[in-house]
Amino acid sequence: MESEELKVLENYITRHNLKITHQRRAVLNAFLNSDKHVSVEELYTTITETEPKIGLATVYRTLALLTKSGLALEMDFGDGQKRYEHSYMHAHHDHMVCTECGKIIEFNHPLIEKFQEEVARQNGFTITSHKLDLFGHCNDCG
Amino acid sequence: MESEELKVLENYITRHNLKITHQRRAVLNAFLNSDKHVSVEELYTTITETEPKIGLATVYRTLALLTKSGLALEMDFGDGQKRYEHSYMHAHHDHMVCTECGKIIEFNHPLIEKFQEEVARQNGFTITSHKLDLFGHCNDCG
DNA sequence: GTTGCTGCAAAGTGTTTGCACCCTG
DNA sequence: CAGGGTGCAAACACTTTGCAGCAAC
Repeated sequence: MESEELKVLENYITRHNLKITHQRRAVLNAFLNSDKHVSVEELYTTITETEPKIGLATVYRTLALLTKSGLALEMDFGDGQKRYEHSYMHAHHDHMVCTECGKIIEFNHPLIEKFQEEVARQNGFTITSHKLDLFGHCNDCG
Repeated sequence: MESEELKVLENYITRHNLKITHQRRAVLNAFLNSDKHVSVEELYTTITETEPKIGLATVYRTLALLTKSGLALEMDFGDGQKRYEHSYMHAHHDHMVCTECGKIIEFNHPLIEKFQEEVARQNGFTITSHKLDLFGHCNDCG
């Protein structure tokens, strides 16, 4: 069975005269089955279990491709590495990052977004994107 | 005349059995006279004008020291390098980053902070810090 | 004169790129 | 069978670290 996401990727690929390869499918699958907010290294480790010969560079290159095709979103939580989250059919949201266990809770608060717009307007600023991360402790970490 | 900030640094330094050096004063001064949100490279370039022999590593080490002593705050706007902003006697604020010209506007919206607390509480999450960046275009860049 | 500090160069990260060979379409 | 894709290793950009000599206390 072909996933929606694979169709999106295939569509992007054919539109750009690129090719679907074994490795690209493997990265896509690993990405779709991963937790949200995977790092490249985590993904690479997972993929090598089924695709031992794959190169790290291919994983980087494919993640860039997934980002361009609209399936993934590049994230930076300030921990020195890129993380990717699913973006196909996922609405924008912000993050609470537990600094103890690393858990990430997603949230969206319409009023926060509204006041962002307001304060931007007051400063003659036009928002194209934003990023709100709360750091602290989750339920389990007290 | 001795600045408030130099006293803060001296206080930290003597409490930790460290030493005040020529280079540390130079970095502190350059930092205090810099725009907010300076990168290490920018600071290094400025400092070499008056202190040509200083090493980049010393600038890194001194900025770490300023951060520990409470004078500087490490920032990451996702552009691949650390930036530092003044933190002594400066209240918390968030940032609007112009993706055209790089200008950074600081702001604070009490209601945004309030709703952050609210949504955190709803998720059993305790906030220790947060980071809100708006990306877009400033007045001058349309 | 101790002990911490510096400059330098080397090592470390995470990521990107050049290239010869390989595989998809 | 043409052109893009891959693995590998080297190159990168930024940051950190090891060390012998130097300077602050």
